[in-house]
Amino acid sequence: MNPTIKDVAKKAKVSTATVSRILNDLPGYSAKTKEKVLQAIEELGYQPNAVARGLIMKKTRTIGVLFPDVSNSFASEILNGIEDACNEMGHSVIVCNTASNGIRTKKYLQVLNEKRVDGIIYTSEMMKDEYHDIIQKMNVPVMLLSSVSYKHQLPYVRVDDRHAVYNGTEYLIKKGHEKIGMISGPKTDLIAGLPRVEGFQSALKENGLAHGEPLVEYADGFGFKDGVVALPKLLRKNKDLTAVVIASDEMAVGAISAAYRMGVKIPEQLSIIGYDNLPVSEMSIPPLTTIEQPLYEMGSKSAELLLKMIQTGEGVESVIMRHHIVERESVRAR
Amino acid sequence: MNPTIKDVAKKAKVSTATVSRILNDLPGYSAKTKEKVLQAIEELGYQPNAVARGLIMKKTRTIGVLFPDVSNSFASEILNGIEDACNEMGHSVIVCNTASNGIRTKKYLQVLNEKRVDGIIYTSEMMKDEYHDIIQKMNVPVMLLSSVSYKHQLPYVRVDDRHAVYNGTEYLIKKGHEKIGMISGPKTDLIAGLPRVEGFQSALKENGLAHGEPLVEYADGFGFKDGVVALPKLLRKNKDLTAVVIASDEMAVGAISAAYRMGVKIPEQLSIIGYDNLPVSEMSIPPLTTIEQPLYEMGSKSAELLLKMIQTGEGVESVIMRHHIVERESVRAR
DNA sequence: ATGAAAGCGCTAACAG
DNA sequence: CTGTTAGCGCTTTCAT
Repeated sequence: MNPTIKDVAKKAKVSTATVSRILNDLPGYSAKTKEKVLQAIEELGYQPNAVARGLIMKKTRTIGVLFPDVSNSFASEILNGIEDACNEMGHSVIVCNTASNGIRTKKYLQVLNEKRVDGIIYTSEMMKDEYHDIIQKMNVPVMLLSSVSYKHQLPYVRVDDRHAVYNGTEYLIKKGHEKIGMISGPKTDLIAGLPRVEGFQSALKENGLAHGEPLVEYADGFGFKDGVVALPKLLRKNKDLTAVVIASDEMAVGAISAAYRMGVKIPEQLSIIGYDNLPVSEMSIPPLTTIEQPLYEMGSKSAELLLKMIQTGEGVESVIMRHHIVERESVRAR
Repeated sequence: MNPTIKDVAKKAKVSTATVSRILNDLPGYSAKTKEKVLQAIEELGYQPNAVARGLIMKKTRTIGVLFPDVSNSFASEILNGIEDACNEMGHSVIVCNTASNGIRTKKYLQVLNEKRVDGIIYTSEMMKDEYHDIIQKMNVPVMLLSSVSYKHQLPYVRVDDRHAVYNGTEYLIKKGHEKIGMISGPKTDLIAGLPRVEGFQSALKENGLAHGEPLVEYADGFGFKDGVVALPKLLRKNKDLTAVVIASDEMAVGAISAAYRMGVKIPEQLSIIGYDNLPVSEMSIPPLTTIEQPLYEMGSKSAELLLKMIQTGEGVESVIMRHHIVERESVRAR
């Protein structure tokens, strides 16, 4: 059995109130009582019970983080950033894998409420009304990470996807490419889907290049397989492409694989630029030029802001993180 | 403010005890009181306070999981498995990134104790005496995952690394290779280092092949970079290798990259077999043949066992998970 | 500077 | 079947 504050009090021959004061360094005790108490704590190996503390303080120093899928590099880079920031501020993080499943998400939200977490970070997916309602009732701060909510104005941390892809496309154009295609995620994805396509199209348009619908191929997801499947389709519709913008690194690596099998040389015959800058982009052959999202920083930043809201009780401003292009070897000038 | 059990009791005109009984479906109330109470709960949107419950029950339905690094595929596959199993059993998981740092690890252990988690999963690293002492005092069950502890007999889940590499090497031999090298992790790693080298060497020995020390190159870690550095070194020491066993997929992918730059064709000139079966092994060119560790299952299994210990209060047997070889395209018969 | 006591929200005897 | 009551371990007035 863990010793309690009472045990410490008894051993030090003081009241529990005094022990509590010392523990939380509040004023109100002499140097020698402090000495005695510290001694008792030491001898008993006493560690305060955070559960009891949480009950009375109504703060658990714990936050919940929701991911649609914890087992991918994207999520784990973010989690790493969140974890580090929270750790630094003395908070713990409960991870929740929603599997993009509505009922599982709602169940998690309920659990997080029952456990009385101090705040929530909601990542990657659309904030639906029903989730928002639940969180509203929980009355704890929320941060959106790479996520949006149209009806409700929740603070978020993300990059400007539209702008990022605009820049990526522009980069290709500056390298002399004029026939550029794109592999996008699902059309229905309002975060990582549509905005990126818009960025792509407006870059083409503003540079006086072809930008018709056939230039973009919509995949079913953002994974490796999706890229493998999408590249041949895109190339079939557009025989003369010299470069492709791809909405995720995993898809880009898939596209490289597909190209390899088709005997299309990257970057000699086709240039590719990815999106995210995941570890895998460094590992591919050739190493992938990509549009970086600073995932670790996005994680730590959103945790920082969440903790700030928790501590001050006030709202915070959303932040758009800087993206930038990481030049490796999958793009060639022509 | 969240409503409490008292609010529910008042609204339903019963005592809190009755509400509690209904909440925990213990016997002792009529159908109509249940009706009334459920109604009140519904109307108030009442959700029990798990903190208060935890205080009295001395169970938080929360476990802690320690990783040396949460941001790699290895950890995230495992985490995924743990999370799913815990979720299924109504438990939450707090992730802890120890960064292989002793003082951070100890601090985490302290936090987990203060938060009164019900159990701990300790992954990937050696269980040091000092950690063991702390956990001992916490008096909660622990599972080791891909980790060992020699002095202390803690239950673990892992694959038999020695055996797995033995089989992987044997696989190469059966494919006709006779000059086989290995890239290992650090010599000092008692989990993923030494045992794998032993498996490698004994397979060679038992098949009457050369198995001298120069055949193994020890890298500084298990990452991509370590692989790109190690392959050239290994090849310099052993000019006539036709195959290499590599102690992690990330290193193997690094080795493939290095080979590509050196103009060594995989698998035409050199066969490579990796270890882990991470997602990246499917993405490499050529796709990597590798020794699979069932990471997701290892995660869910260890969570299952931990929860069993928590529920029964008794120990469990350790389990060795089945490894197997995933054949892709980085090995060729000769 | 210190202690007594109330109470956070809940469960579990114990009584009826 | 239902209510009363005593805590779980802690913080925090309010006295002294």
